[in-house]
Amino acid sequence: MKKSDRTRQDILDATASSLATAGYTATTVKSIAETIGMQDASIYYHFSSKDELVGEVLDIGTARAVTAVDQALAELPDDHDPREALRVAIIAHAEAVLGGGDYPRANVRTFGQLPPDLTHRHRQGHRNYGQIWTRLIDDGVESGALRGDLNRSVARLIIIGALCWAIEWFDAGEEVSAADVGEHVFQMVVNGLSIGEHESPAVSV
Amino acid sequence: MKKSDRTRQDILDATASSLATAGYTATTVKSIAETIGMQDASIYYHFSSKDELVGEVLDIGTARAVTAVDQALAELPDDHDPREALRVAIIAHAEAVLGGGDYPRANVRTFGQLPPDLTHRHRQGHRNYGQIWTRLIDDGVESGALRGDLNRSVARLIIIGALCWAIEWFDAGEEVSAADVGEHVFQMVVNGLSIGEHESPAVSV
DNA sequence: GATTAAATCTAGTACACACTAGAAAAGTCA
DNA sequence: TGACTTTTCTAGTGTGTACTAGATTTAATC
Repeated sequence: MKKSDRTRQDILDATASSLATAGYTATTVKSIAETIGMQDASIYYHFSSKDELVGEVLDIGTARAVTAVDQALAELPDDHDPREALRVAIIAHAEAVLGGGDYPRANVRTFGQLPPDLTHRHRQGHRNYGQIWTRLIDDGVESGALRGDLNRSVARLIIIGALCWAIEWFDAGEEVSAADVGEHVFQMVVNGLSIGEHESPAVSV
Repeated sequence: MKKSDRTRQDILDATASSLATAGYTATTVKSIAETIGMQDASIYYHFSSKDELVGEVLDIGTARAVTAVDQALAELPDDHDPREALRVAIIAHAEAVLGGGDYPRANVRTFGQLPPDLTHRHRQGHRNYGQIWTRLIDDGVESGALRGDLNRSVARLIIIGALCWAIEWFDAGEEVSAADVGEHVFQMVVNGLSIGEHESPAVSV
């Protein structure tokens, strides 16, 4: 029973890595098997189909991203500024998707490439994740810290979109870190690029 | 010779439409042929390979997006505010990619799904497109209208990313228009969500 | 209307893919 | 060691894909 669990984990890891870098189509059962030194048919002893395997990887990715953001928010003091909550969440998301492991990256990377069944399966997970952000924005607007003249749903999708798209250009080897990207997104969407009364421009890359 | 040109155009249109909605993998030569009532083999009289066909569609998409933004900028008065230039460019991009035809949408939709050859082929086109935005941001910073404490390259990629990701959630049938999305992106990344001295919140969706 | 050229079709090839069946090997424990 | 279970392998199937070769039809030209 131990052997099986370890192999299963190896398969999941190899799949997550391949999905994160090569995408859904280029991630073949054969290539996964080769990565861990097995025959492709052996995969089917542990998973009944490619899509069941991929689905499990994506579930893990969603769960890790949610956990990362939740945990970052939980560490805030009780009387925190709503803007600070948004900042912490944005940076946590950036670190999870850009700097974190393969699982959250696989999730974002394969978005829009999945077959209908898998797309539908994960729509609920994404909705739950979206609600975290909806709440953050609502809190900000209702406390008077954020503007209320913009469509909150659109604002939320723009923030998440800016972060998700970053995996297309982010290069972990460069001098800009995942947290830097998050800080930039926060500075832009909350404080704005326009010259104004910005207290402390925290980033200097 | 006329017949060939028309058929060729039909093939390109059908390919752009399929790429924009179904992505690269689901866009098969057979499905393209069926859309225009031909046999799949007949496609090869007009194009030597699937990827040459797809490449041409993506070239057209890039060209149209560039033209849309260039044209919008050209219509600005000579003494325009750099922020206004950014606003006009963002909205033009949003309308081209979200509300425009299938070609620019195909370009964004298939980003990250393409085989290496095609990815490399279009990297140059994207670089050229990026330079438009680099110049807009540089103008803003150097004229003192925009903050200079952020990494300009990262800022540019965040703006483009927010816009590109919008095709994943934007629904033309809803009440939020493509221009509305552009206006939201502008309001957020330039003026910021934070409560401040915002002259005229232009959007009310 | 005959001749040539352009355009499309029919019928196939080769290959990669997900997946299956049953044999073989590896591991477990008396 | 021997009986049993778990895990992996060998050897395939069927399907969908891009693409090719050559016949056939459609259109243009004299």
